[in-house]
Amino acid sequence: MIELTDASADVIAERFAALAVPMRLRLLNALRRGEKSVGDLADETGAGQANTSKHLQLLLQQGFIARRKEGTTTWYRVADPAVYELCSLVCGGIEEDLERRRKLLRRRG
Amino acid sequence: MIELTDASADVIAERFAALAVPMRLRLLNALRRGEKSVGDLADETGAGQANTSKHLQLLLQQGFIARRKEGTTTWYRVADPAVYELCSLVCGGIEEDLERRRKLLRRRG
DNA sequence: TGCTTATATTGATAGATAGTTGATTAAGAG
DNA sequence: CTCTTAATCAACTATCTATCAATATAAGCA
Repeated sequence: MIELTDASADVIAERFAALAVPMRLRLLNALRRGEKSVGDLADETGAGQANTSKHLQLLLQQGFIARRKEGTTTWYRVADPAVYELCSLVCGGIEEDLERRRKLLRRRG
Repeated sequence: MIELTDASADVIAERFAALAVPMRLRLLNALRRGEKSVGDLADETGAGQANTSKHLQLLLQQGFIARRKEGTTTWYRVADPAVYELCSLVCGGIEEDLERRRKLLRRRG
């Protein structure tokens, strides 16, 4: 972590916040294997179209994804592969967390 | 990112959410160089005591930090160094984001 | 027993935002 | 021009949570 001023804490927090919503993680997961349209993504995630569009724009604004317009459809794709590294790191933490909990259970049981 | 079920998206999102609050990032930053008490951390971050305690407990619950009680004071420390890697990755993204914006400005200007 | 200090907890409030609904823009097809 | 389809925008609601104030717990000391 870089030296943390109040301003940079805000920026970093905002970036984490973009990944702190299950729906947006599902969108990123759906984009793993290539470009998809808003409609595709709405179908795949089971979310409403307006909602899907809004989430995509937030991820776009944060630079995690990019888009390309073709006629009336908009194609979204992953722009920053680091997002998957982030998720892997977090998942590693979750593994450790589960392990800790298992140990606690064993100790108590 | 692991294969994403609805349940795991929730867990991962929750973990990101723990890092999505500026105050908690400041706490983690303050803990970079060793153990500190709740009071120390409240002073250093300028937050109220109750608020500080609550944030610390959330970070504790997520496994990012650990604690040790000594008399009436509680000493907190970082338990999962991955948190700093996460921040670095996110900061990298921020660098790219800034670069993108600079390019846009040049293109427009 | 009180008294003090350090944390934790509880209750209340204000602000943010995910999701829904309905309107609007925009691009083809007939 | 009209109809359809795709996406975005705007307004609203409901939920969540960061923060604060007040209280409670708990340890150490007089």
